[in-house]
Amino acid sequence: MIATVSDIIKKAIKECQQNGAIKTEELPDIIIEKPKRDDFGDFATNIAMLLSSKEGKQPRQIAELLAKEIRQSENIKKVDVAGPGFINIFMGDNYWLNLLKEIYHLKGKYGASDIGAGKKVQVEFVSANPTGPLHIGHGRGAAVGDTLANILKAAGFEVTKEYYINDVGKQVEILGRSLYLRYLELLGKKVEFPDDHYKGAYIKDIARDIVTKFGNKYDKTNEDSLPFFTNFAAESIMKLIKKDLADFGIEFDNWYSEKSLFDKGLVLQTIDELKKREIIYEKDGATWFRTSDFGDDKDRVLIKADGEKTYFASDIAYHREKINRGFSMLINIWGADHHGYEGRIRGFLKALGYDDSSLKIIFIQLVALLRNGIPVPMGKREGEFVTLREVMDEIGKDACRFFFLTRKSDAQLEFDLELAKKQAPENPVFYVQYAHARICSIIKHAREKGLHLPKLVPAGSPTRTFGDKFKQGTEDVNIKLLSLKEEFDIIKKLASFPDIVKGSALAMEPHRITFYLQELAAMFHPYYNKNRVVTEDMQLTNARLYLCEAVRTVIKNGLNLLGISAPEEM
RNA sequence: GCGCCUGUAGCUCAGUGGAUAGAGCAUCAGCCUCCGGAGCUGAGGGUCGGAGGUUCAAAUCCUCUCAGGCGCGCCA
Repeated sequence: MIATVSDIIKKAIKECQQNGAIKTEELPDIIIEKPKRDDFGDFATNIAMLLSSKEGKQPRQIAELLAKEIRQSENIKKVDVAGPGFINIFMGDNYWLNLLKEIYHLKGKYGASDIGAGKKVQVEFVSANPTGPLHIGHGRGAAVGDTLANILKAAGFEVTKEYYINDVGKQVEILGRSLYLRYLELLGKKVEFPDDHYKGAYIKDIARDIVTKFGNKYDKTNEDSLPFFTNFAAESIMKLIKKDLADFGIEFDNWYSEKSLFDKGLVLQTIDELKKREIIYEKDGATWFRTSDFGDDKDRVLIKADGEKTYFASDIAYHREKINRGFSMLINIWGADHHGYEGRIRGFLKALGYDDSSLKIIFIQLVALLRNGIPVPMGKREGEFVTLREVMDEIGKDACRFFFLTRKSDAQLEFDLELAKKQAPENPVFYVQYAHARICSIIKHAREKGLHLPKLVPAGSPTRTFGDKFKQGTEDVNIKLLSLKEEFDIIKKLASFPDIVKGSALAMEPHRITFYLQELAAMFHPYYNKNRVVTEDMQLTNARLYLCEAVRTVIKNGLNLLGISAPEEM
């Protein structure tokens, strides 16, 4: 939409340059905004103000010259010069009405674009350690990552969603030992369960599994069987996590194992590469990477004095792999408590000579669960944390995903479970989904009165096939009967959807879609309440059904991006 | 102490350098012979944490400052 307006303005500038009215050749970026006030037009540009100093003319004077040219373009109702030198553009009615046809034709594709130009992007998210079930914080990262991936796809990027599994290291070993001890316990042995081991009930469940499957086969007093328990535990928990994610509507394209980096020798290879560049040194028996030469606060250990590699060592190998796999943009979604880690990973990329601006890290701030406004206690001990599963079971996947996206990622989120469950307009999920269901109901009602939606199929539409029994085409729907201000306001809102999707993709801010849908629903409900769609006036009814259908399409497309269902009945 | 994030209406939050800063909730006052009242209408409510600066223009950019959260491991 804005692209079209931008073309009109560019054309006007060109005209002015040709006839000598404007001399500047190097033009600033054309910024088009949608003014807050209706009387400032549908679109406004500040280009005249930006050209003012170069041209040596008053902004308003330049604006007048441009306005004169813009008025010559098609579908322009009015062009004003206002304030310090804004050019306010009012589009003609046909411009907006034609948009309804566009939506009708594009259906599920309305909102999509190709600004991503097929660039390969990787979104890595969740990547929770396989040491326990996903908690509510992981859920927020999951919702943001998955939605962002959807939005980027809609904007024409080629997206790979990936989960990095930390399946080696101390934590997984402790996990294996925890399972081993629970297993022995089940077999009636007296064990001492260390305080730093995993105490969650899920470990006992897994131990019970082993007893059922293998009996006392691994009942040894020594620890030879520990690797078995480690693997069994990690695999069992990954299964749980995968199930949680699947039920949350998320499918990853790739599960990348940290262990595989070691197996393929990539960790040592990466360290060798740093060695060759002589940015590695030995100190106190450990091997250090001179990240502080590349913007990090201090140097970091890659190989500990005991010979073990650090997590950082395998992580740089992983990031090197990502780049080698040909992604032109890497998006990492991390919990905010990992932000201290950013410097060293950027340091690594810079050390290898990569442009670290191709790495974008989105930090997800904390989620505070509330119940009727009162905080739900979330201690970290003894599995007191609330799992994603529990919340999903209580309020449903849709509400859960939506609520995670009602704030920008870098703001803390208050998540009220009771509000999320409410079937009332103060619950934003409900409010948006209800708009969709309501439109479906209106269409159904119209059908019962003999007005069929297929009648809305415009003549020549690709959905029409030979033998189509619906003889009437778009000309039967006289959309010019849509004349109310509310109707145009809604159409204009629908018109901005593709720009919202693009902006959301480029800024990597999925919450913009959530806000947009709430705003759209907030325009539709009052319109419905004030104006009857299905009346005795067939022509008007058809036109309004056509508008409703467009609203429905956009709500549905938006909800699809969020991974939330668009119910026809509620 | 250093670094990152946050600070906007009573509360929760939008607001990619633009014109008179917005929404929801809450509060108050209203609306159901009618396509889904599971909804709608209206009102009040603001030193954009504070102080400087940059410019035609700052909630937005820069510096300083105050408050809250998080991080500063040979943990992951």
